[in-house]
Amino acid sequence: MVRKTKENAELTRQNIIHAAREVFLKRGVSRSTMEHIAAQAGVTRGAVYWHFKNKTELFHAMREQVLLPLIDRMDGALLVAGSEDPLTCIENFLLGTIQSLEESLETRQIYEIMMIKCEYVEEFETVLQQILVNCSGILQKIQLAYERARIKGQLHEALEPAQLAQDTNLFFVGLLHMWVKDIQGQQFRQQAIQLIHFHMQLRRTH
Amino acid sequence: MVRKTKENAELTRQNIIHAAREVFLKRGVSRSTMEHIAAQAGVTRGAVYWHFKNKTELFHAMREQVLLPLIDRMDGALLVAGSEDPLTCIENFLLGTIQSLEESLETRQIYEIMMIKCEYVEEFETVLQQILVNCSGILQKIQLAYERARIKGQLHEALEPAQLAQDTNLFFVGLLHMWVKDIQGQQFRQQAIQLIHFHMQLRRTH
DNA sequence: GTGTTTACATACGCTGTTGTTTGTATATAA
DNA sequence: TTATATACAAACAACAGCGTATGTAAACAC
Repeated sequence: MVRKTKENAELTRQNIIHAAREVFLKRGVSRSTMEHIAAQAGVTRGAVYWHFKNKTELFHAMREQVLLPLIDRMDGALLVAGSEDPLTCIENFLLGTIQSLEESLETRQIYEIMMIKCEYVEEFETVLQQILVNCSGILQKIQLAYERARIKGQLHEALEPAQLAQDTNLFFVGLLHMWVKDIQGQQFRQQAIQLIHFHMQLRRTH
Repeated sequence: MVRKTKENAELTRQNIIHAAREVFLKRGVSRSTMEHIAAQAGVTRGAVYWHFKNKTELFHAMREQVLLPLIDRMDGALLVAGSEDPLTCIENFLLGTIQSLEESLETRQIYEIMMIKCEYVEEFETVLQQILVNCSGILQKIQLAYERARIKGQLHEALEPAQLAQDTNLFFVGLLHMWVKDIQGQQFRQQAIQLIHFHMQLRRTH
């Protein structure tokens, strides 16, 4: 069984990406070898090198497959569109991110790999830059939402949208990190939704 | 020049630890070889293997040297002792951590290594556990401070100390991560103090 | 149906890295 | 003063992992 049809080839390509995710998660990115990944995918290194130039390219393929759609989701519906209640908009955005982590094993694994199973040096420094850019994009959109909220009088009087956005952004970064790192204990994972609600409630006029 | 006196030996031991920090920072932990570290320290691998069993042990030595004193500082003065204003106590604790990052190159470098230049797999998973334990210790102390603040009437009425502490803790985690990751831009680093003040101001009765 | 390309498996050579072993000059203890 | 332990340097053996080259059978184009 050697030459496969195009669809079959695409299937093994996907298998290799999935295998890479599993292996990266288990052994960390730099300790994962092409042999490990190939074995996990049930192929030989030949197949892996046919589809991907090297481990770095495979890493990027893995990352983009799940993360790019996720970023689109962030940018789209929840923040920009909301003509309704802007604060609820932000809250839904935060909840939605947690929800997508809870729903999708793949997303969870990739977040874990990106956060605690990857060293951001040399070729991977660009990835870190991308993360930062994405992060400041989120920050700006949160700020816009807070500005709309202020106009609508939903905020405590003298609170600056810029500062609020920064505070929420840091809360968000911290939440994601703790959520991912809290693997066995699962204390944070259960509380996450509560914490988001409390964080937003701090900002609301009552 | 072979056999050194005891003091000289201790000196080369320290040199090796410092060298390891530099190399870890530049190449990431797993891509750093004993040869790299030895060269950076101006010795041969023989010396490194004399002082440390392997790279893992060297990593722990590096980490403990700067981080353990820092943890002591956290646990001590700022949170427990404060019989004065508990909220200012928390604020000072947050400010103090940022300050120790700004003051000490070594601390900065180790934080960067721990956050984005290290893969927490196999032998290193225990390190992650330690970080989490330390983190929940901080959380508890923040909560105690908030409880004291509530008794003194410093807080907005119905705010639960437990929730406030979680929110501040996540803010803190996020702040540290962004501070460390924001290497060139330095947007966050300049704002950090402001952001801490704003975060605490959100909680204060006015 | 034949030629060419595809999608891999297999085999090879090379380099990098590790842990250990051996050598050695000197500090230190007796 | 001599013996021994120390603090390394230098050499060695072994393997792991990478990239590439080669083989090959089946898919696809014509």
